[in-house]
Amino acid sequence: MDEISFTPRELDVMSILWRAGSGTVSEVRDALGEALAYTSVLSVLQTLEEKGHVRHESEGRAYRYFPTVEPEAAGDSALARIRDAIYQGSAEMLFAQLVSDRGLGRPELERMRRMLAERLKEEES
Amino acid sequence: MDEISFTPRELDVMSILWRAGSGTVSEVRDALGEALAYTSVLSVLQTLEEKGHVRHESEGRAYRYFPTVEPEAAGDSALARIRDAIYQGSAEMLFAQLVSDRGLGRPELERMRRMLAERLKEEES
DNA sequence: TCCTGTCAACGGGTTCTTCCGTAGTAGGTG
DNA sequence: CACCTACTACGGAAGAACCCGTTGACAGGA
Repeated sequence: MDEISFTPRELDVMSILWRAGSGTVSEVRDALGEALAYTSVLSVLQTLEEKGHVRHESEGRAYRYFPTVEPEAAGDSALARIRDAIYQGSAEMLFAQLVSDRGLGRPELERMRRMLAERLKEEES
Repeated sequence: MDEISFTPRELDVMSILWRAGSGTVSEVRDALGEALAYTSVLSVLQTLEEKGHVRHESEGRAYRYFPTVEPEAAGDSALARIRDAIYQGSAEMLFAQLVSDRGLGRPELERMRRMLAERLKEEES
């Protein structure tokens, strides 16, 4: 249990790195919704590196940053926190909320059903 | 879209209020895992009240605090943030992660399947 | 009456977060 | 060389979050 957590701004940046695989300061800055100063983005990246969530390599004169944390690990931590704090520890209740989303269409729901079936079959062992 | 969000400590406190329905400062303090000073807990509650997430009524000499936000609403906001930032907007990927949890037993998984089936039937309309 | 215990209000210290300006470095160009 | 540009390092301001001590109000008991 590594207790992964990010501040809102850090999450914005990590999200971009996960999506793209890596990024220079400028790339992250461009991908960011809000217009931040170059040095602001750099600061966030440096903080993330200090905390061990990203690393960098030199690329020409610039640094290229890579996430060192898998999104799945971050997701696990985040979901566990939500499950415990908001759904009183019940994955089922969280699940119910997820499934009740009106925005979900039939195809997604079908695929979810398939995943669940796979998982249940696997449970046999 | 009300953009509900809590700091970690605020979430601890809200969690207790949701669980119990309401609470005085002392009750929340006792229910809290960590040992905080009375006034620390009071501060959190006052901040939450300022932000409109709880309200209070007098009970004897003390205040009793009630959540004014439903956990479902907070859950929606939190799940949407995770979905967008960590799972690139895909509810399915989030779902896959949820289902892959080794801690889930057959009974939970069965109930999830039932919920999903209900939801799918409902989708017919 | 006086003391003790419980309570909310207030203020303040410390750290974290967010954002950016400035300074310094190094490469390329005229 | 002088100059411009793209980059990182550093420091710091402003505000949020976190935690608590002190104060004053009030009730109940000795």
